[in-house]
Amino acid sequence: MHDVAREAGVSRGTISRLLNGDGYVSVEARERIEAAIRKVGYAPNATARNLARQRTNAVGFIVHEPHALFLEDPNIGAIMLGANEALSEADYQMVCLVVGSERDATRVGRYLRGGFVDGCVVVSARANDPITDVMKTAQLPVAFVGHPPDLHDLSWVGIDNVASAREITARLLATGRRHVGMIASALDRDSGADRLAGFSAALGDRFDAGLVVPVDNYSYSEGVRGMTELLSRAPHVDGVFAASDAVAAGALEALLRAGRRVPQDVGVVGFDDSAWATRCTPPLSTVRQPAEGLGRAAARSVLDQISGAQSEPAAILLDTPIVWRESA
Amino acid sequence: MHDVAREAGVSRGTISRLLNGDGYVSVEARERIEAAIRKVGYAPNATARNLARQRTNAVGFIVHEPHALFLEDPNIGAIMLGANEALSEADYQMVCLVVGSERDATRVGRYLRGGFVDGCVVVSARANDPITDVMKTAQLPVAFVGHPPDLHDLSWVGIDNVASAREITARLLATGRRHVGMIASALDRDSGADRLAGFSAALGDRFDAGLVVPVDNYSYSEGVRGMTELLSRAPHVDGVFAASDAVAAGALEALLRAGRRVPQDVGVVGFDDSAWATRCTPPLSTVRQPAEGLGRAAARSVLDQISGAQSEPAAILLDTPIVWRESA
DNA sequence: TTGTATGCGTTATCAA
DNA sequence: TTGATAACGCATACAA
Repeated sequence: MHDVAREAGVSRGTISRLLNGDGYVSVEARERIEAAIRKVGYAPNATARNLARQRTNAVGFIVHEPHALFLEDPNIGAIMLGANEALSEADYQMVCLVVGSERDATRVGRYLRGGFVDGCVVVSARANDPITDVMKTAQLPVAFVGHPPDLHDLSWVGIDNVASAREITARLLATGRRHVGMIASALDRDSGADRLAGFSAALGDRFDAGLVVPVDNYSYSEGVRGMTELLSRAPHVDGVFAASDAVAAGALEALLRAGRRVPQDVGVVGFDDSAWATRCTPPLSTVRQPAEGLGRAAARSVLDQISGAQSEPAAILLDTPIVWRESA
Repeated sequence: MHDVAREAGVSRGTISRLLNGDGYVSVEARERIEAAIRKVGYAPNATARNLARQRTNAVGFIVHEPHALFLEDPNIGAIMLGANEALSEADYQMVCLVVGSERDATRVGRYLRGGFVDGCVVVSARANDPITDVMKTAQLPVAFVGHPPDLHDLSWVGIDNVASAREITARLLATGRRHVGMIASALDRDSGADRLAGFSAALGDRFDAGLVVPVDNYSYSEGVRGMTELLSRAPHVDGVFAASDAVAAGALEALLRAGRRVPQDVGVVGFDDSAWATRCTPPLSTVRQPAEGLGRAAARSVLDQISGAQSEPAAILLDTPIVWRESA
């Protein structure tokens, strides 16, 4: 910048004003500066600018997932793109930080506390998450996607897992199924626990805990395993609610192997309306989860907190329409 | 930090030395400082530290993809996790920046030029990519994953797409196929163009350009479309090389719909050995792409450039074993 | 409209 | 082993 100032014959203050669009720069000064910038190949230093302004114009996107899950879960990418869209429109930079180890967690914590970003979106936090702790103490504008059990007084966006699970289970029952099971997962998080609660609520008296098979994660292979287990526990099962489309796809495979026809012998419903849903044979009846919308909403909430437009923590629930296809 | 200094009765210099592990801090000073830090709730400011040290201890991970593709491509996530692993071990923060629009590109360019990161890994750059331009002029340590056609004098890691495509095509031919087609994609990038070249090389005289169907991207739905097109062009086709597993999975679906048996009537091979490969029925014979390894190698290259251990641009090729399953 | 001076929160150099 | 003090590169209040 020094070089530019000398080259253009103006003070550094004037350059700064031009670059920040403060107005109050004469046309000739502007032209000389712009020429000088090109000549010198000047690029403003983001770090210095951030330090001086006491803000970065960047928002973190924290994804805390064990490796396999991050790759497996189609929602995370969509949430991220939604967030990036909203931030980009406001000219904020999304910086995505992935936490895959203890070491990552402490390093990311340092960065967040250190004014590296002006706020952040957190996906897939769980109970007692160190990152949640950081957010609580750091006073950083933040919005969670989904809410870990121990989240209080912080904004979050999500869906009504209980209601949507109950609703799709009810639809499944309405097709005349008598013995309906569930392949459940992530019971330590709201998504998992609430879907089970909704399932149970829909069944009422008919709920049989023996027909609920918990699996390790929302994956295809766990779906195969879960359905196989369910079939061995209850060969007469004629309906299944899988906790995600990937799991449902796995269940379909297991049913095929076992010689059951879908939906004639067994009705299957999933959750997410991810790409899985239409790839399966038959295509899945499922709950549409508005992943991009969640990302956008979370990002907007953070931006509103930064600008002061939102001062109180808020919970935002997005709609989850049911998409009925051929698997039930 | 000022508060901590007052509280502990030492100078800020001493605190800095303690925090940076420079040694030369007495035990009592250390204890007083640590107590003061806890009491005040002090967290070092990353921005100021970066400015003073003239480096950030962060490496960018730039992904430049149209939205759909980012979600569709299973490799990107794996590459990212591999890079994060290597960076984390070296105590570097990976900051992932996604470029989804013109606006994103210029903003990210500014950040990169502005000393926001010490180096960066770039995935899926294409010809005339503005980000590639930034890297060229910014003198930033960088490693590309794959090499766009106009890449010179910059480090990259990748695989030998020509050789691996030729090899798997040869294996396919060895099963006795006579009319072998290809569903190709991304012909404007090395991955796409080279795979086509390898395919052509394996066929030699028998290569028939009419049996090559280009599709828009590496997706399942494009696979369905491509295979349908290929069948209509050449009903007698008995072998297909799909440019990715997702495409191969789509091809399988199209073949099923058309009443062809795989591998009896038509042999199908893919590329990537992604999760698709084992989910399909039948499971795919394919080329294993070491995605995590690519990410790790790229990150290491960047770290070596930062530390000065690597001064000349280098190209690193990773092995791509063939995984033979049941689809051919 | 422009220049000057001070501050942003660290690190690093140099004496002490 | 420690404490002053000068960078780091920019923004900004104030004076001109």
